[in-house]
Amino acid sequence: MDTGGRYLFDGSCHGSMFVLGNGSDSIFRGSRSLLNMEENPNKKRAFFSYAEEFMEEEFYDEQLPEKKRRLTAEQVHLLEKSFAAENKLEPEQKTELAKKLGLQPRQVAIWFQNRRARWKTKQLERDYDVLKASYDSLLSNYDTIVKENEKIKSEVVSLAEQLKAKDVTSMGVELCQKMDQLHPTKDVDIVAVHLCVKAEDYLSSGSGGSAVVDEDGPQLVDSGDSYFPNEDYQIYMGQVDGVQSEEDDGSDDGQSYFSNVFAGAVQQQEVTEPSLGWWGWS
DNA sequence: TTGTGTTTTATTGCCTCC
DNA sequence: GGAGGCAATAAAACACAA
Repeated sequence: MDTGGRYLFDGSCHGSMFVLGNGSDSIFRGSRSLLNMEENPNKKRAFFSYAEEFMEEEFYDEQLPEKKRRLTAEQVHLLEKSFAAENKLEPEQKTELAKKLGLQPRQVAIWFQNRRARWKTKQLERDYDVLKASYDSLLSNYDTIVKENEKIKSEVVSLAEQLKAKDVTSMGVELCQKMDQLHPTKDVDIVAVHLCVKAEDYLSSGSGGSAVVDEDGPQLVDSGDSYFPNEDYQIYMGQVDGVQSEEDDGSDDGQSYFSNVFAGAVQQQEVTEPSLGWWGWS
C-alpha cells in the first residue's frame, strides 16, 4: 500500500468522494438527479465545479455522501490546454492549476496521468497505422516485382525455345564460311576458330542466362538463380555431334573443320592456342 | 427502460529517481 | 525513504440500441 499522502480522499478533506462499495448505477440515479439535474441539465457536473464552491464547506456538506463526478467542459478545456503545452506538470504548476480549477492537486495529477495514458494508446494506434501503411506499400511493391519476375522468366523460356528451334551448328558453319570467303588465310581462320570456341564456352558456362529446356519442351529447373545449367550445353553439343557424324560419312566435306574444332574444344577445355595440326586443316 | 459497450475518474502496486 | 510515474484495474458516468 502506497502511503505518504498521495491519495486524494484520505478523510482529511471535506471534498472526499465517498464511493460506496456496492453501489450500482441504478441505485444512484435517483440521488444524482436530485442533487444535480436541477442545476445541471447537461447531466455533467464537476466534482468541484468552481473554485468558490471548493472553498465553501457547506457545498460538501450538502453533497455528502457523494459519488465521483466528471469534470466540467471548462475544466477539461483548461486541462487539455495545459497538457498541450506540457504533458507533465511541475509541482508548482500542478498546485496553481488545481487552484484555478477548484480541484485537488492530486486530481490534476491523476487527470494528467490518465491523459498521458490515453495519449500513449492513441500514439500506439497511429504508429500501427503508419507501420501498416508502410507494410502494405512494401507488399504491393513486392507483388509487382514477383509478377515482373514471372514475366521475365516466361520470356526467357520462350526465347530458349526459339533458340532451340534454330540450328545453331549451321549458323556457326555459315559464319565460318563467311570468314573463309572474306579472309582466306590461316591466321584469320585461327581467329574464327577462337571465336567459335569462345561462343561455345559462352553457351556452356551459362553466362548469358537462360531457361533450361529439355527434349520435351521448356522447363524451369530451379527457382531462378540460374537458367543455364548443363542440360542446355548438351542440347547444343548434341547438335554439333550430329554434324560431326554427317562429316564422318563424307556427306559434307566443306564444313568438317568447324565440327572438329567444336568437338575438340569440348574435349580439351584447356586449349588456348589452337595449332594447325590440331584442327586438321591446312 | 434496460442491457451493454465505452469513456472517465480514481485506486493499487510496483518501480525509479533523488 | 518519500515523491511521483506507469500499468493494470475498478467503478462510476455516459451513450446508445433494442
